[in-house]
Amino acid sequence: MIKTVKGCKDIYEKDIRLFHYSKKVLSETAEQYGYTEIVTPIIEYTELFQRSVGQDTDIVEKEMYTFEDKGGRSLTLRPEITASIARSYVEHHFETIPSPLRLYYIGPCFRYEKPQKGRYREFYQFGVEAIGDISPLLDTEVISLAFTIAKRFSLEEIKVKLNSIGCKECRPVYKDALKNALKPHYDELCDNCKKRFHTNPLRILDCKKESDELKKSLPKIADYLCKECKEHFDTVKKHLTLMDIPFELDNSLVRGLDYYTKTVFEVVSTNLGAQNALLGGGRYDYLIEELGGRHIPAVGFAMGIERLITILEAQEKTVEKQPVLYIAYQKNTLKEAIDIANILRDSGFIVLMDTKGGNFKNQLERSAKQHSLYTIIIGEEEKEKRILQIKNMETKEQKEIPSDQIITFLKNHIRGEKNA
RNA sequence: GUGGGUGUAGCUCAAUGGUUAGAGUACCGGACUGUGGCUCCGGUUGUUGGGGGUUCAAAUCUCCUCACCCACCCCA
Repeated sequence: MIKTVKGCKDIYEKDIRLFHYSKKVLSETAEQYGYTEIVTPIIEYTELFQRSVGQDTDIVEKEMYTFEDKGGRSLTLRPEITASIARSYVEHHFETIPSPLRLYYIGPCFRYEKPQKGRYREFYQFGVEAIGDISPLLDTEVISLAFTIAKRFSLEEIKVKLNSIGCKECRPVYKDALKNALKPHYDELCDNCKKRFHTNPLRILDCKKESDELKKSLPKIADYLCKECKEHFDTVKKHLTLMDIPFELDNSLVRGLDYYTKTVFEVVSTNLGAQNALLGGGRYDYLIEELGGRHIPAVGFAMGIERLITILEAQEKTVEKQPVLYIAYQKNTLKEAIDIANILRDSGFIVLMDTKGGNFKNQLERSAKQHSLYTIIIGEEEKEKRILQIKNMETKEQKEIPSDQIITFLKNHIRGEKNA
């Protein structure tokens, strides 16, 4: 038997209803904040991710689906989408559009990792990017958008974690201070962190293997932020408080992608197991420049749809099926039944035609198994009298309705429309 | 890449090393040619994940392998 590729899954039934519902809430919320959708290709030149996400990151080093096409180009299935947005911004000269440019996206991403709870090889990301403005108000707008989303899904047991990791001016100073503090303890570090010591010492801060004691003794980035970064961060915190958005400072929050600067944040949930980050993001003021554009600051976040759905399921959220009408008929009334079905479909109803025939008992039974709201019965008697039997499957009440009043009746009873 | 757990019918699960691997459920048909999820009767479904080994005999013991789940790592 041919199965789904490892780490990939089919989405159907309950899951696809939650998936559609999630997409709807996400895109509506983003649009209410003035963000418009952008769709970019799933495949990009490998170089894009090497230069944006960073050559030394785990994502680029070992998690990308990279292949050569028939023309010899090195292509990669996107492991995230921010890089594509930045590429698109530079390519189409979006700097000529009034700033900030507010965009949102939703689509599949791919990472070659060992699957586990909340972690798939193909997964959907929703995200927003606000580009072209250094104001801390844009940071808080993006965080507020994330927070609003969490509220609209009634997410419980979540919290916002916040930190600032400085800029090109102050981060190198902090890095040196960190390295100096770590040097005497180099031999105690785990193998991974020994490597990080040279490539990206900040990541040692969120390594779970190192002792809390050691971590506590290390210098804190907050004490090394330059004047600009410190003011920026203070304003972000002040505005979050004004906006009644609860947050928790976490000076070990450093993120795994190289392009982040200043503000970084995560929303985490206890329902997600070890993969507890529902969404993560931050400011990336040099990414556009790195990809050949002007110096354009930006901020955004990305969210895992499957993780969102995992939380919704843990909270026993379900999305009801749309009401279904079922049509039962007899041999001689097939044409009338098909006509009625099509008329109802043109009015926007979901209509199932019985396909197996037989007596009404069998057809009613099948109708019930489809969880239909009404069964519409058209037999020879009804055909002659130009009426339809409409049976409410919950109350078992049955009514005779003149054929030409069926739409009015259903609109009243299903959609609650008056005088329709 | 490193650990741990689990693999028996579409699904949920039984079966002391010993007949032809069962049950519930689902599905199909009938009782039942104008009124539903009930009931009754009947029926279909298995390389016991795969391969080797031990044994008179393996779903059961053993080894290898694969898949899934969980964790490390990383991240959404």
